[in-house]
Amino acid sequence: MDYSYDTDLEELCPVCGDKVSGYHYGLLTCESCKGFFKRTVQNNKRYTCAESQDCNIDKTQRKRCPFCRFQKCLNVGMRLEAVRADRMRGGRNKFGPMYKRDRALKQQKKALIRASGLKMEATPPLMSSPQPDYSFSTALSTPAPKNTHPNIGTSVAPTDYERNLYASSSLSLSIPIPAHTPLPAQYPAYPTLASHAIKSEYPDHYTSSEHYTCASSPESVPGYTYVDQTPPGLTVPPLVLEFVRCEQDELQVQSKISAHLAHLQQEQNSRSAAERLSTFGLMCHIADQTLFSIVEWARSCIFFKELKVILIPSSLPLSVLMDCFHFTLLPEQVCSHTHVTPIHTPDVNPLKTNIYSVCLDSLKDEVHSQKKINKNVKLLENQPYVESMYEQVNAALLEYTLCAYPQFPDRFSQILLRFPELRALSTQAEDYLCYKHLSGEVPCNNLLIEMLHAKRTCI
DNA sequence: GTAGCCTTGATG
DNA sequence: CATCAAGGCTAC
Repeated sequence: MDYSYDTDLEELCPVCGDKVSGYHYGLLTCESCKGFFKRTVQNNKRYTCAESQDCNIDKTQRKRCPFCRFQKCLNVGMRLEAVRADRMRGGRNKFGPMYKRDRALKQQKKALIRASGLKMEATPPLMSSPQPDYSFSTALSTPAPKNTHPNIGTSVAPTDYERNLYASSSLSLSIPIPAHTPLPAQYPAYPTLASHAIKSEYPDHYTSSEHYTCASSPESVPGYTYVDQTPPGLTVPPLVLEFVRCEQDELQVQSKISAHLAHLQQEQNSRSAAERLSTFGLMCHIADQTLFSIVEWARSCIFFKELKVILIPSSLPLSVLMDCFHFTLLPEQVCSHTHVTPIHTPDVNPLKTNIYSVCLDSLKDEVHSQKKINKNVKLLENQPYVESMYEQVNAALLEYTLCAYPQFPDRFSQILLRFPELRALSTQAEDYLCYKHLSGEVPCNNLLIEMLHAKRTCI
């Protein structure tokens, strides 16, 4: 492993790539983008782009196009509401706890990687290497072909705008809904969302709404305990490190969830009463974003990179898992609107369980689905690879749980035991979605439905 | 207008 | 009292 973890972890401004000077307006940015964002919002500046509104923003070119720079600021998750209307100096705002949490997560990630870096020099990782050799190190050294766009089995694709705005927003609905039981017809979605929203610190120049929705209201994060230091003697399997590396930046994900909800709210407000989407329709939009997010994640995941075709139908349980994860981070007001109970698992590190569960389950499903699909479609070339990867992920999880939780020797099996429940949950969600689709309640061009259709025709 | 440095003040 | 993320100042 010749990764330079230090350089990988060194924070760069998500807008221009310059050196980060601290948390500013919602996330880690450089001093110049902080100043630029502040000037723009405070002075209500309006820019125009001389090109096609997709200028590259980097350290050397950031001055060229303020329009695209500001757009990028918003897209990466900088918060308008963190700019103060009264220009009051000093003090703290509502984002303080969010920054603290993000710092803790980053520190934990760093500690994990650093500790394993030291260990790996001394002891080579334990890896199964079946024939042919699809072991992790091989996968790492083989760059994925550029055209590994997932085959989503549908022509539905997000617009560039949507893709840019919500590329990694990961919010969907993990609803323990009894099959074929419709939600209450007039469940109030947005009016109450707005009532829970935090008040902007700045008057709204950029949206028509008076409030901003803060999906990640920092005060209401369920209590986890963070492990700031890696337990002594912990050997982190390289696979786990790779998953940690490809995890999306949590703060940015949260910011995008917030932006996505605000966007939906704005759209909803601008609709006439007749055109207004039902709660379920809104949920479908949010769920679509989760799917796109999963696709993005899969494309960056070492295993899926090697697969020419990614079976998105297998992402349904994945979606449920990701939602479980994200709803543990979301404030209660969002959960209450989606009939989801936040999951409180203070003894479980969400980062690790998320990584493991998602990877394992999706790979397991991949094996399962491919076995079925291979009856009809010739995808045999991937089969040994997928099975090998599945075994490796399993082995890594086992190794990790034994080292990280020696006091809970059955942790591995406990995690595996969760899968049937999750699968059952996703099946219920599928059935419910079908039912809603048949009763004409799913919005047009919904990716979830396209996916379900693809799944049911090929299996 | 930009961006580096300075001042401020709530928070723990 | 230290921290640090707000806004302010100012040379360029």
